[in-house]
Amino acid sequence: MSSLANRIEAYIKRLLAASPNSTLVLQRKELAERFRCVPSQINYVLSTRFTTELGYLVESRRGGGGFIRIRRLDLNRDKVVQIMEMLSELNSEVNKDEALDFVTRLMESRLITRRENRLMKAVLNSEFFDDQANHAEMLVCMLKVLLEDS
Amino acid sequence: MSSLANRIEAYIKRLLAASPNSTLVLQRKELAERFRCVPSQINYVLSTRFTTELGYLVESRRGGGGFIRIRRLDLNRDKVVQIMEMLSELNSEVNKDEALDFVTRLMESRLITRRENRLMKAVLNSEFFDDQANHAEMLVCMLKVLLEDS
DNA sequence: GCAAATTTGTCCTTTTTTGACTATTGTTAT
DNA sequence: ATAACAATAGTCAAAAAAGGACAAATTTGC
Repeated sequence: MSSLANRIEAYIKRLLAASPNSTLVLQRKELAERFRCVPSQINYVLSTRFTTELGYLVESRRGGGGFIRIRRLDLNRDKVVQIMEMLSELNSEVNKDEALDFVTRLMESRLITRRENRLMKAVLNSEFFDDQANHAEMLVCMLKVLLEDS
Repeated sequence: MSSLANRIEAYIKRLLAASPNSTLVLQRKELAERFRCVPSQINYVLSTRFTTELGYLVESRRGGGGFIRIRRLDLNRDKVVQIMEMLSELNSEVNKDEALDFVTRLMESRLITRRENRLMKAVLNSEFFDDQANHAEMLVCMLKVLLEDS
């Protein structure tokens, strides 16, 4: 028995597929009314089926005229594969030097520009990260942006 | 969807883009009539979307023949250098929102790309800076990299 | 039967819209 | 010149219109 969440998921995917630019803008309230459910059900569906990991980008805005924008990231397959492979290599503990080397490799693979390379390194080198040593997290944060690029 | 405020914003930006000197003079009442809204809605749009932080200058005059003049101030490299110098001096005076607005300006003035814009915002938005709150320093750090480039 | 997934409800935050009241400037009649 | 009046724009706060977070309740799949 197809659950409500499944049906909402299917509905959104159908609309996305029909959208020329893989982007969909809708209203939570409206969608909830269509499926006769509470609005927070929509959040549940979005947070379980339209995550970044699954290749979706969800943005929203509150207030009058508020909306939810869902984008399917039609990524250049090769790029995704490359970055994923590179990522999975160093997903555990990454220190600063490894993070910097990784950025260099991204540039050498032409996945980022020279400017982006320098920008990322400047961030990683900044004093903020010297003690905290959360270079890996910052790196992933920046990589997500690159993955979002259609 | 697109709220009234968004539509008014878009309308003004369209007129601004079409204006040779990036300046626009209009009347609040007239604009309100065009969009069939209360005049103060115009003030709302101006104060949320055409702020100094976002690079706009708004002047006005009341009374008969009153008007509102909106000017877009484009950034160039020299100005950014100046701003950076100011920034690095008055470090703690810049909060996150101001930093984000500035990045938006950089992009609209074509000094950085869309990707760089997103990258920088991701960094500024990252949880690392939430408590430390030295957004200005990070911003300057990133700007230096971008400006030393040709 | 239990754990995971789903569904619902409640309270909260953000953004927009509206309206009443105020302030300023230009125009006109005296 | 001045007083009234008309024509603008500004301020501010309340109400309305979204969406978010999170946890309790319920259902489903092993």
